[in-house]
Amino acid sequence: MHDLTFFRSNFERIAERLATRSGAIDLEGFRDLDVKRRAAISQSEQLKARKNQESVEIGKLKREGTDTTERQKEVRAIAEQIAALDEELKTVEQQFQELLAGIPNIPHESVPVGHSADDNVEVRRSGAPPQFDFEPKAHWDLGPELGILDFARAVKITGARFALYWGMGARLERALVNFFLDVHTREHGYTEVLPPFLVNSASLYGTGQLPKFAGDLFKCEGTDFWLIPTAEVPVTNIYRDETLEAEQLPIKLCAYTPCFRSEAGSYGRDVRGIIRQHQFQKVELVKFTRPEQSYEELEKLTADAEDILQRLGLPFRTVVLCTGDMGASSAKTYDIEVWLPGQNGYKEISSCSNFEGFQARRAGIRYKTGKKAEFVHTINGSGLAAGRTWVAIIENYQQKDGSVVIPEVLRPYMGEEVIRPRSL
RNA sequence: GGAGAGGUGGCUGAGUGGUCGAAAGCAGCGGUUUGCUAAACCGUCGUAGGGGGAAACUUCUACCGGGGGUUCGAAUCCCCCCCUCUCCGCCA
Repeated sequence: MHDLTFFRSNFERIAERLATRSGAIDLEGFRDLDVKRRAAISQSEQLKARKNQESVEIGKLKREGTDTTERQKEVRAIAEQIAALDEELKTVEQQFQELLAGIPNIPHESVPVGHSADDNVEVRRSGAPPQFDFEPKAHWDLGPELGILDFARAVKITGARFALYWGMGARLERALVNFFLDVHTREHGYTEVLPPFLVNSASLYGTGQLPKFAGDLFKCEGTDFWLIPTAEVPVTNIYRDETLEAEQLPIKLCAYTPCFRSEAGSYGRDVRGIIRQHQFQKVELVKFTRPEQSYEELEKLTADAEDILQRLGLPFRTVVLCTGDMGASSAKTYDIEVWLPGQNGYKEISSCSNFEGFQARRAGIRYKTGKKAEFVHTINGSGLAAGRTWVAIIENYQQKDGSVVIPEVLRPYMGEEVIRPRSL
């Protein structure tokens, strides 16, 4: 959500910058609606002022004992006029809000201009893809062979795009989550929180999933409870409608949660394995910062996520998304992509974004400097997605005999050095 | 889930149909005086939106948990919902 006043007064410049994003942005429509809306407000408010004035008069006259029947009739007529006007205004206002909410964030000046993922720019690379002296398998084969991943029964229990982890597979997921949380809380300075996994629609509106992306979410029937698509939602909303002290910032939080995504539009991609599931687990990093420190904190947050992959010895690269590939709320995004032998390519495992004040304005998260309250900048990214890290370990550390070697740093969490095949 | 009580400005807390955007106190901010880690006194002090103005500012509208309704007029009356507290039930 943009600041209306700023948006109006910098219309041309913003329009130019937004044109570098994908999708048509109806800026002219915005301008027309803005004019229409203001005219409607003005008209309605003038009538309201008259009505209020009349009502006060009637009160006075009544106390003096004068008959006010006629004047009451007049005011009632005004009230009816107002009701009709407000009905129109409501429609205009709604259109206006939808349009305003639909306008994406302004890309930071350091973001490369481009149309699609092909125009993203690689900024670093770590490690090299492993060389196998055998044909490496994908996790959807390895998992069942190792007896740690069961697709058939997950389908029976729930349906497609859910997974059942067994034995060392389940433990590996848990080990990863604990490892992530330990590193971030003990070494990177994040405070762990454990938020609700169900949120109300106000929270989803605050972080921008609603109203536009309701179709990507699961909702509990007959309630206003939604399953979270990412911990970003409950964690960012911790401070919704609050004013923080400047000295508190930056606030650095991390949270483990399962995530639930309907993702109706994504069918056809990543259909095999557990790359794209309706439920997955991850540890999320969230920061609330002052505006002047947000880009530095974005770099640090991205490095904190990369650090996990380095410790696990997984090859990855980091790309900065171009203007055409960024999410609507983001001003700058780094994607961290891990190497997956099963796909013979890099696959996104974390997306680290600076939203600047875009989310904070929607969610009403401010901070105080002296007397004035300003909006904070919000930053978040996965640190990391447990499911995809699981896949990366199974695929990158697979051996010729079908076993998987556990990376050193995970052994204390696993109590084993190797996962060996067993039947389910 | 059942019974009861309650939700008012940053906080505490008055206010049961008109002069209430809302008393009072505290905190905050500006100042005076005194002066040593403070007190007293005076003033000021909500948010959002529309109009006017270069700006300081000014004017109007809305907001007393949320949404409807009654009325010329609602913080105050009616209905629905949400939340908090106490007791009971049920459970992890």
